[in-house]
Amino acid sequence: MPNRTTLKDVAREAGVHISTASRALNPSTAAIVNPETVQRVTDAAKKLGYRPHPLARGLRTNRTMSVGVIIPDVENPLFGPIIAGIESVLVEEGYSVLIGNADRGPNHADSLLEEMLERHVDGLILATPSREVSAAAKEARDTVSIVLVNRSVDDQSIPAIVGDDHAGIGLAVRHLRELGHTRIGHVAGPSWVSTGAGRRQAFLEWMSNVGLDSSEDLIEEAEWYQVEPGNTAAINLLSRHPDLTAIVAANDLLGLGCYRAARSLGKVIGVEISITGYNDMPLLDLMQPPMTAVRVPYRKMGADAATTLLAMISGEEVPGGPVHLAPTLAIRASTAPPPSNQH
Amino acid sequence: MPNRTTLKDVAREAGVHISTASRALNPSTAAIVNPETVQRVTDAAKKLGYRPHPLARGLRTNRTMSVGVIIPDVENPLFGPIIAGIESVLVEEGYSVLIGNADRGPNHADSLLEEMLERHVDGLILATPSREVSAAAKEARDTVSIVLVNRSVDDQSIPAIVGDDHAGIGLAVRHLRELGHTRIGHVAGPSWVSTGAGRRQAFLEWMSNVGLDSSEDLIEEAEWYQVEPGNTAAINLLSRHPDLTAIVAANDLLGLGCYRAARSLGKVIGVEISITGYNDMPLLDLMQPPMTAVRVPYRKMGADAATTLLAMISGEEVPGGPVHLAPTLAIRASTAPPPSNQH
DNA sequence: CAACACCACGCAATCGTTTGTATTATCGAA
DNA sequence: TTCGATAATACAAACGATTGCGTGGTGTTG
Repeated sequence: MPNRTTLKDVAREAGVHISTASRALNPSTAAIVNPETVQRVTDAAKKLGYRPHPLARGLRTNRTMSVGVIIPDVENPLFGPIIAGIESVLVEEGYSVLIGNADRGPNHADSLLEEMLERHVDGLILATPSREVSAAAKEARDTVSIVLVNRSVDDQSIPAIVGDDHAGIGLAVRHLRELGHTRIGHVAGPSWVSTGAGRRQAFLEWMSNVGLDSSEDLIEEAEWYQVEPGNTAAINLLSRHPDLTAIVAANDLLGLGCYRAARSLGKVIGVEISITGYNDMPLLDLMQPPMTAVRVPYRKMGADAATTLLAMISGEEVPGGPVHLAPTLAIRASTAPPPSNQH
Repeated sequence: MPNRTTLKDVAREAGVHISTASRALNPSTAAIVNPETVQRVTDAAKKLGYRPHPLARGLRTNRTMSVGVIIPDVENPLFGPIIAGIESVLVEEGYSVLIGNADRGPNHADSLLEEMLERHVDGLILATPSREVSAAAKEARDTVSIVLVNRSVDDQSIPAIVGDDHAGIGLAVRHLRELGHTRIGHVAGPSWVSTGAGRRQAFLEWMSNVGLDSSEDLIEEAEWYQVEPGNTAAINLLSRHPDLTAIVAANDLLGLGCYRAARSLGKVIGVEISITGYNDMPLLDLMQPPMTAVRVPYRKMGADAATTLLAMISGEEVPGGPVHLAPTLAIRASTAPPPSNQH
């Protein structure tokens, strides 16, 4: 079994007191003790296969070397890369990742947060979607470091790592504009979700930026980020504006809903109508036709959140508010120049 | 900040010694102490908002109320439901879930395992793919309880929760047989992965079960569970047997590879050739055509793994070896009766 | 040669629990 | 009344590490 050898054993083996052994093994205090003894202790530790007991250490130092990560829905493939990014940097620094899946209602996230605080995590990374920070999180903030990922919060005091939705929508709109589209619509996400509201706003701004008509009328809001709501929203939009040659969807699934709507209206995607997605989730390149989509660097997003969290934990002053990560555009077959002959 | 009130505070508030407070709060020892004092202590604890310090408790009891979960690739959407299932039952019992992502080579899983052992997790759930149990895991086995999920191991001594691949392949083969197919091929996964070998074997058995030619020649092994290897394997298979009317893929991604191969050969999927996937990953129903696939109950798989792990932790005798979960078949448009006119 | 600085190390308290054992009080029975 | 049993609680030692402080020894300096 592991970890049966304690610091006391190492001390005995090296012929020193347990406290000297502790200091010798701890890099920050090793300078106090004679280099020769440090060597002896280190050798003894290696020989006995000593590993410090994290609980005992944590009890004394009030640090558990663990951080909690709360995800709104682990089954959503979007969060895989985020988790991977977080995990990769934290494990490297010796931290463990506690995961919480807040898929049982809005207050579930708070109870998970409470439990993680009880466990004395050294930090928290929250990916829960709501735009306002909960009371529990507020209370937690003066206890542990908190970083948000993939969502910002109206209260700009908490550091957040988010995708740059404004730039992302810009990539899509400019791409379509450069292809020659002039009549572009937007299927928006629900406006109570931060991404829904933000991308909608960005769409309007970019439309006028590229010199096109920027009207609320070109936007139809889907009830939820799913295929079917996207479908109905797109049908509404296209019945209002049958002359649209392109749709910017606020989300990949909404984009797939647009696919369905276009098909049901007899339009050939990537020829008669262009559609862009957002997020570039896995398998999107395997759709028919493969979907052009704004790609958000989710893995990097997780990794950056973890590194800023580590900075906060080690006492550095970290500016609050969102940090925007630049998206890219994965251009595929769902976008093409508009039909040349306009009737 | 939370948890600032310690047991000592509660004891003082209730006017008893700290040890009596401890016993009063602990259900298994509460019988020893006067019911009236139990009440007093409980009230005091509630009033002060007392929460036991998990580290101190764990240090004394050698239980951390945490379990480690090692996943081969968190970014694979397959593992989302498994994690969700695990988390849902463990959190309910007061356990925390430590997640490890073993995406940096084969020995990475072992180092994660080591670290989790150092953290004194009470149990481990492993989803790493290899068919043999590593030395590290073997050594770990007499320290903590271990359950495997989504993979079995040649050494049948460790409990494992897996999908019933034999039944699943049976669903696919019988479905195709009932549609009228007689010339069915198999694109297999790598044989060093347990699922690859198992599904391949199951395919052969079911082929003869339904009275069809069961030959190794009808199988082509893909190098890895990805689209492109599936594509090349399918091309090889179809060039060897141009008369095949159906392919059973060992995996959804391999199935999508078959899609690609069929298209490049000019065959219409769901008409001239039928293709089945395996796993039924998200978005598979949105492919063109939507793919018929064997659906594995991954969330239940995770939940069952967690419950058997809890049983082992609480000292129950759990039989080793795999427990098979029954799959279902999601029938979609990629399968249809074979072309009636055979030339 | 004395005084002092300082380096290396040991001592012991501490983190917050749990738990074996000792102590006190209470009661019934002889 | 006295003794033993029993119940209820207090005492104290762990669990394994960290860390302020005290102390012995060595070297330097006036």
